[in-house]
Amino acid sequence: MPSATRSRSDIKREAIINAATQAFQEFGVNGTTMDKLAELANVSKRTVYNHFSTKEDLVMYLIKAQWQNALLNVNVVFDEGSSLFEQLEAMLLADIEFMSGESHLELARVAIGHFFYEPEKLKDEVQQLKAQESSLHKWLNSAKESASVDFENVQHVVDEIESLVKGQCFWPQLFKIEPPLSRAEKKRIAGGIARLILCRYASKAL
Amino acid sequence: MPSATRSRSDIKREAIINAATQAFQEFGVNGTTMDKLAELANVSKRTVYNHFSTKEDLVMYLIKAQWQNALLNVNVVFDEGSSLFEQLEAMLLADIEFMSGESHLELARVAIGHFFYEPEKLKDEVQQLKAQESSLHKWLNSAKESASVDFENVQHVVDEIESLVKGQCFWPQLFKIEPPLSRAEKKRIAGGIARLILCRYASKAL
DNA sequence: ATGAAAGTAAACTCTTCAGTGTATTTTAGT
DNA sequence: ACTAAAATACACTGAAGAGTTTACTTTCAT
Repeated sequence: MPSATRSRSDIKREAIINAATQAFQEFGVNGTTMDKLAELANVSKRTVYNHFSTKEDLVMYLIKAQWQNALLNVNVVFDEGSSLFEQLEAMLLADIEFMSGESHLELARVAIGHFFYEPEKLKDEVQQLKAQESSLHKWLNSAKESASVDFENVQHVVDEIESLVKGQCFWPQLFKIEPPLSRAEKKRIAGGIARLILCRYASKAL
Repeated sequence: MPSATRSRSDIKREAIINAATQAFQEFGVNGTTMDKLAELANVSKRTVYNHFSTKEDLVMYLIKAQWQNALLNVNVVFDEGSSLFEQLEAMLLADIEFMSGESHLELARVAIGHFFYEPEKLKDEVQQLKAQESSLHKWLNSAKESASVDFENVQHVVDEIESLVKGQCFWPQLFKIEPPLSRAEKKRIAGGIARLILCRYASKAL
């Protein structure tokens, strides 16, 4: 980022975006007035409107921008060499790291808060997150082809795994019902899920 | 319900409650004005305010009332006689039936929509749902005592089970991302979870 | 140094909505 | 029929908040 080329306009814009990101997370979109936002950004209200012509524009911009940021993602491949357990555990840990990361949680909060009563739009946005799942998909299929695991329907296994991850690392944190996870808890959960899944689906006992 | 003893006032009150329940689910609390609500209930706005002195009162009344209704609940006990799998599957099915029931989903939608940016209050409300989990708790502990299953930490097992249930039978339906579950799907999911859990924790193979 | 692009302050419009006041009518028990 | 409780219609208040207007100032590239 060539900070030398950042005009005053760019600086103001960034201040708006930062303030909006924080405020929307903390108070929600409806709980953040444009006046408050301008004040938080140390910018005049008019300037906010010069950059984003409506509040809705600003909200959508933030959501899209954060998706982009979130979707630079891992793509693991099945490796006959190393142990099933280690591979699965590592993938799960990466998934957990992503799902329970503050930036992902914040994004999810804004998106869910904004789309809660517009399930159609929410549905569209959620499709984009499925990228994460497809790498699990591929790995499970490869593992099945090499006869390391066995199951009838990949999608069901993926659903089970994603439920286990989200139920312990996403939903409770999203609603701030549980505190952020420590590194150790994440590892315990990843290991627990890997064992659970492999006990059930691995061809040979662990 | 002795309909003979229902005064006009009671009828109006009920109409308000029904309309509010529906409208809050469909449009959210913020998306439902008191004028709209009065119209939907075929009642004057003033009458709404005669029964509930503020909008907040009405919202809280509905949420509490629905909790009451939801909490008439099963309490299974561990039975050395019948098979572990059958017992667990039956409990899970009951849990799923409850979690994915329309009335529970609707309640959850209103509560989450209302408390989304007030995590403290949400936390309090959510405690009440834990009653459901404690029967699982008890069952697992009894099963452990009789040496049928083994695990280190009950809470972790309960978390895993609840994640599996909610991830497949609650969250997707809550956000209307997935359609309601058929009876057959519920059974498949209950069976799937029971197998997964017992493969991992049962002392003897299934 | 100058002028165009951007920012600023503050008052203003317009709409929405929670909640009230009031005068009138409906209902049901006696 | 009489009365009291409840419902109604509807006009009103007051607050909040999105977006605009205007007159003025700052910044910075040439």
